[in-house]
Amino acid sequence: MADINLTAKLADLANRSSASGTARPASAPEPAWDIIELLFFAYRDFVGDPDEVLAKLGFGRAHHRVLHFVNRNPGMKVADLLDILKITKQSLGRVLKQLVDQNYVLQKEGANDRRQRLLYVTPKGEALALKLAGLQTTRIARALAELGPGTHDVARRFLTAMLDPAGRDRVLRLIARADHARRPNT
Amino acid sequence: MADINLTAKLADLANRSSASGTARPASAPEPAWDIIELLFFAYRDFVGDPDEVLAKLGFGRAHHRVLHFVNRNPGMKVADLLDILKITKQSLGRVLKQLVDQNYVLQKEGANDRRQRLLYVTPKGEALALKLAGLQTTRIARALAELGPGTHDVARRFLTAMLDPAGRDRVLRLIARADHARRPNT
DNA sequence: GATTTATGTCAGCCATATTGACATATTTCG
DNA sequence: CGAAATATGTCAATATGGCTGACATAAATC
Repeated sequence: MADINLTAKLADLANRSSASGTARPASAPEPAWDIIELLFFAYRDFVGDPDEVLAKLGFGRAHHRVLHFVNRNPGMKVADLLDILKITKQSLGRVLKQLVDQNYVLQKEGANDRRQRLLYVTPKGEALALKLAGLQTTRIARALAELGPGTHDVARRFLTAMLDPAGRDRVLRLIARADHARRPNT
Repeated sequence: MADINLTAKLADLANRSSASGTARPASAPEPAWDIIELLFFAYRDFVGDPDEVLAKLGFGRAHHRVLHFVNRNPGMKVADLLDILKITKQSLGRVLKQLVDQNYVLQKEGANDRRQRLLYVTPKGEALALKLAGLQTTRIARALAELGPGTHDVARRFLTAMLDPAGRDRVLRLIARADHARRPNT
């Protein structure tokens, strides 16, 4: 009940138009303070669960990101990973080396192109990736269960709409392709 | 059209149960890959807009967070800010000092308790805070406009539900109080 | 007057990111 | 074939933004 009241109150506050005399130019719309701050806190909590597990292993978020995308896209090239993460190969280098050295990720020479080092998770790596994804899924499932059925779809469409329109299709294709790729046993 | 098709395809993929033979234990639910990855990319884009502006000023995300919360909660104590950001005072110190030195934030001695250094944005600071919030609001408004009316409320409830239940009321109170605090002219 | 509180600061460490330059192996193209 | 482009890795230096621990100061509180 407390939640519901607070949420309603918040909605009320955010929807009413400003009557103040702040310096905000009349041309600009009222900032969406509620969504801005909720996104900040929600994202922090969202990555907080994995962070705890990772910290015990001596890993950080960088390791999580690498492990996540390699698990989701087995056989991906190093260049693909750099492109997704939008970091430099020097930054990736250290993190990837640790994951390889500790047997979470392995690199195979490309069959066609032997310059490539295709990336795969080991069983150990998959287990960790699934553990971390499980934590986040638990949070998501709880959230979606709190709201009505059909919320999964709305949430997905909201988050999709928040993406840069320019890169949107690329992201959606990445997600869809990863869903495909992992269906057959490798 | 491309978007809609891809979104529908994505929904289809995510909702169908796994038929693969991966190492995921039967007890665990299927990871919500779509929400996990969309949240990652959406959040990145969301903070990407401010990042560009900040970079030109020689600031980073840390400065943004400080400026944002001081703007939203004028007169807040340093201790309050530390508590919201969940960082140490040493980390805050550097960033805050730069904002104060460059006249984005000012500190006033507390009227009751003269040990306190209450934090306020200057007009310059408010202008920047509003500029950054404006960029994010534009993205949010675009997203909400793409989806139907009433989506603002669903998005807010979804993000609220994603918060740690333990700290949820605290976050909602913070947001609601900030909305109040800035109504009257200071 | 002693203790606690609010804040600031010094010193050093760590993780993760950056740029630029260069090395190696391999593929591709003229 | 040989040159150029590509995929990857690595060395060195630098920046940001976190962290811990120790200590200092001023003011409030007991």
